[in-house]
Amino acid sequence: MARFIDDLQRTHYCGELRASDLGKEVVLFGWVAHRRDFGGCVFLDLRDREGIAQVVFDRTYTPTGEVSRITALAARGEAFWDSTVADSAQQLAEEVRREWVIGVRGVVVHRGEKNVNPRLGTGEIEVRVAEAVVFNRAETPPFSVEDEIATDEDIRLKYRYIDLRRAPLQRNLRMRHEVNQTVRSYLSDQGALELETPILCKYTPGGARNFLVPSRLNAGKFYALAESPQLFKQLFMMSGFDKYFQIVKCFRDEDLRLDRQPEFTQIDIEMSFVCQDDIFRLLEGLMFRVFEKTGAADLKAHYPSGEFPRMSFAESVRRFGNDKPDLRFGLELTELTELAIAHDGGGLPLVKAITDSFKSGAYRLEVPAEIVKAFVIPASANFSRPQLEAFEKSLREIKGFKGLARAKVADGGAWTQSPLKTVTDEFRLAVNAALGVSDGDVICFQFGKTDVVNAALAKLRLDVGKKMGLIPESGHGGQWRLLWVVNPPLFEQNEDGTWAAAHHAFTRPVDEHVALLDSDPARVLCYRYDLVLNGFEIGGGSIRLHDPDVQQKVFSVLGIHEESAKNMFGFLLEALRSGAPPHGGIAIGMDRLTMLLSGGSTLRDVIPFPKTNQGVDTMSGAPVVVAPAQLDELHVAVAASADPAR
RNA sequence: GGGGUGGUAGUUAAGUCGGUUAUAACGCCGGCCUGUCACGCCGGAGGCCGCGGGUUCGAGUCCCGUCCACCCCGCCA
Repeated sequence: MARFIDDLQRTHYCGELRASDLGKEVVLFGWVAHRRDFGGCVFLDLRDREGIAQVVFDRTYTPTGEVSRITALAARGEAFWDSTVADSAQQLAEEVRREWVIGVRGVVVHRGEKNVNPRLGTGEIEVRVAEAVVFNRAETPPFSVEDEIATDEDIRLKYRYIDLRRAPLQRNLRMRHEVNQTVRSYLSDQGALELETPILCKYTPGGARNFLVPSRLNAGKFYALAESPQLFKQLFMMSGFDKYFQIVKCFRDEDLRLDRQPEFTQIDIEMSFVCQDDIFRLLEGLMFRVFEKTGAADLKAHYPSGEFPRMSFAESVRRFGNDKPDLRFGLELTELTELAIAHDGGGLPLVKAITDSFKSGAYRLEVPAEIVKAFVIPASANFSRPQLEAFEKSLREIKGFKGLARAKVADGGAWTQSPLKTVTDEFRLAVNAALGVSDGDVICFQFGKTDVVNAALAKLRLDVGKKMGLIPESGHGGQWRLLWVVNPPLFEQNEDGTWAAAHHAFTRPVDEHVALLDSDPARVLCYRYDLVLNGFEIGGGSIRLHDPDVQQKVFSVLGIHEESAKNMFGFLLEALRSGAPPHGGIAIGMDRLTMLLSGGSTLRDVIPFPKTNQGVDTMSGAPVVVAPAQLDELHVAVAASADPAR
């Protein structure tokens, strides 16, 4: 039987030792974080998940009266100090290297006032080692296990088990645990049942691309990995479970981003006999609890009523250019389309082309195809011309972006440094008044396709806000702004004029708009809502259709005929006719929420084993080529030849 | 599918106009050191300059292709 672990069990985590433990005999296990060798005396920083403790191997050390007072030793009738054992420990200290895994037995002593390290929780004490063992002589790691490292992400991912030893990632994953635990206990307390849904599902066209899994038992057929439990959670409602939740993996085979992984985790919720407000109340309670338990912030200070503000989708797009406004700062956009129409283009040919289309009836103000909009960079920002041009340059990544017309407001309201030479004085003054600008402000105009104009100005607003220091480049900066964005349009129009569901085909139109389904689908809004935190969408959901007749109307707008509807969603449609309660729900992006709470800016830092931009696990090498025999068994033939060297 | 940035020692980077033996810091190895905590000091090893082709007397450097990583657009609620 081994001396350590079998006989000597861990008494403390390294990081939890304090001055109150002075005089205790302790057994610590951990990784060697640093080694400082002074010849006769070696200091090791021993690290485990709770932190770091300094352990000392001292050639000349012999136990004193302090040690003899340790009652535990007397009780075991065992000597604390054996000089042979201590010699072998000293030997170990000379050999030991970073990231070796060792165990030590020793006594907690005070470091002496001069040697206290205030930066460590354990900085007052150290452990005098009487006995030690090596569990694993680690190879030199490819990068240092330190809080801040400059190492490229692909190397960190390849050695993820080492990367995860770093304190920031340990903290993040611990926070993730805390989020999970809090969600479970809160939702369970609220009467929701944690129920599971299949991962292997039926492929459904539309929405995200599915990962496919060949079926061995059913030659030539495939499962799809669930992109979300959407349909199943609605079925739970039809089965009468009333309130459901699940912390669930979802899979989407789309291109990846900083904030997108092919598999990710949702906090999935669905409830029966509820309206939008019921969902909001539950989620607001959940967020208050999660923020409290993770120590992120006291939301009561921001939202004493317990409610988050609400804003219509239309208002959000008008004021901020998108449906996920960052409310930590102002600098709102100003819609100028109607003003431009009143001024018949204001002498600007590009604007006149747009206003003419409104006058001829080709465009409608309720759902404008093109708009005129402006954003003001305040004079106080005092950006140089190269800086202003840098903003414009970074907008070029927006597809369809044509350019940014700037005008600097001079004394008396004149526009200088501007390409808009032909503007009429009346329009110029009217714009100045609408924007409330004064000397030195820079007006940034966008005219053209609504989506492009909004995307460009939304990005410009964020870029300027960051450059002005109103918000940090990344992270929360201690500010938390939550918001419900509600009632977006139910449909989007495709290039060819046909209609697509903006969210999914089972979202309920707002009651007053049901009549518009036949006549004017563009204006139909729906009971959909997004929860926005500091400019990130952290969750979204909707009240679902439970009336088969309205469902049928929605399908007909979408051009989905009975036959294909049956094909795609047959079981759900049948279930809807089998006794469907009014119901709705929401899904929270668990990874993204944890990322924001932790102050991070990449999803990869809150996911234990993430994949690269190409969806590759550089550690295991997945995905890989498989043997022909395996493919045969699955009744699959591969057309592409993968490069085996990759 | 498209655009951008990058790839040089274990890691992070420098490398001029194409020219001698490719630099530095950290890490690593050896030595010294009893109060350090990013210990310090002395010495040393370490390179397919992503890969393939081309131009050239000569390529880390120029050209073409390709692979990988990151960021973005499309896509993805």
